[in-house]
Amino acid sequence: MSQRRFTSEVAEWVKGVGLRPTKQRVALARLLFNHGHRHVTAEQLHSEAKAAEIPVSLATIYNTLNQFTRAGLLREVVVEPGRSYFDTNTDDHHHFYFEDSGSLRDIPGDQVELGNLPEAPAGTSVDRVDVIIRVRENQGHNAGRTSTG
Amino acid sequence: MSQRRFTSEVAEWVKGVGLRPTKQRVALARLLFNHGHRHVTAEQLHSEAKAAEIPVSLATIYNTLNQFTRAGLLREVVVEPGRSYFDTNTDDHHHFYFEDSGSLRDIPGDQVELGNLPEAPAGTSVDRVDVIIRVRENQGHNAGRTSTG
DNA sequence: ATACTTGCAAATCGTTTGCAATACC
DNA sequence: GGTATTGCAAACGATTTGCAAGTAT
Repeated sequence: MSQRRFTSEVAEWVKGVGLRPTKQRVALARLLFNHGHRHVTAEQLHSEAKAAEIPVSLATIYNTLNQFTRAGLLREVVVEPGRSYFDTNTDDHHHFYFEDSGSLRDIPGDQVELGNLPEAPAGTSVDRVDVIIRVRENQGHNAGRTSTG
Repeated sequence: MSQRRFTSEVAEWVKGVGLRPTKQRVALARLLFNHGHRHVTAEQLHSEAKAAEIPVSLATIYNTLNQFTRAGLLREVVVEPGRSYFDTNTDDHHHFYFEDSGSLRDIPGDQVELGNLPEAPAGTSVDRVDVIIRVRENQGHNAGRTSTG
């Protein structure tokens, strides 16, 4: 997951997952993957693209994000009805969700011990395990609690 | 969380959380809470209500589900963009999510060991921790895997 | 040249809301 | 009677889709 600075490099990469390296796909890939790990919504990426003078429609943003997700380049994280993020980190990891701001923060996979998980129901296999720790700003005192109690 | 079979009992219960025990609220409460723990969508509940000859609009279903959730009678679980369930089990517990059928199954809280959780970021407190184990039917062989690997 | 992509606008889905009519206390 | 609630339909935000025009191989 090192950064791919050059357009040609990104183009190869996109091609590598079976997608035509079109102008918008390559441009979006650069926006997404050249700035470290990110959590973006479709709207956010659209704004960024506009700011970066990349002509791309919102529909194409959605299509591209979905294609990238199917290709394994992104992972979708749903936190609330009507709020879903695309995470450029596809490694095994989890999330803090800040209920006040609506933002996400990665938690490295090894920082959560998931011991003793129940077996997948008969006839099924585990696709992935999502852990979302929902936190909110404590207006009063009692800072730094760590467990749900 | 024992079952409340009688309308008057349910009415008291609804009143107890600060909501007027109207005909539709009480009827919906009975549908929701008299059949063991359930995971329902608004649409599902609406269909059930119609089937049960309970005249209630979809808008009221949504309002009621949200009020019940705020009152702590229900817990909302978002599994995919555009698919959220209301869970009548508000105890500390987790979920299997069947990606093929789109359905949920409870996992008792004590069946998941969440060891060593990272501290809540400074200035925040943990509201709750959601664990969703996403499983899918294995079309091939390799039945009964248990971990993501 | 041909198949894949894009962009637009319309369509769709799930959900919320304004407001007049109605039900509860 | 007065306030909370309902229902309808319209509004809404997020996402998808049909189709004509454009682009990559």
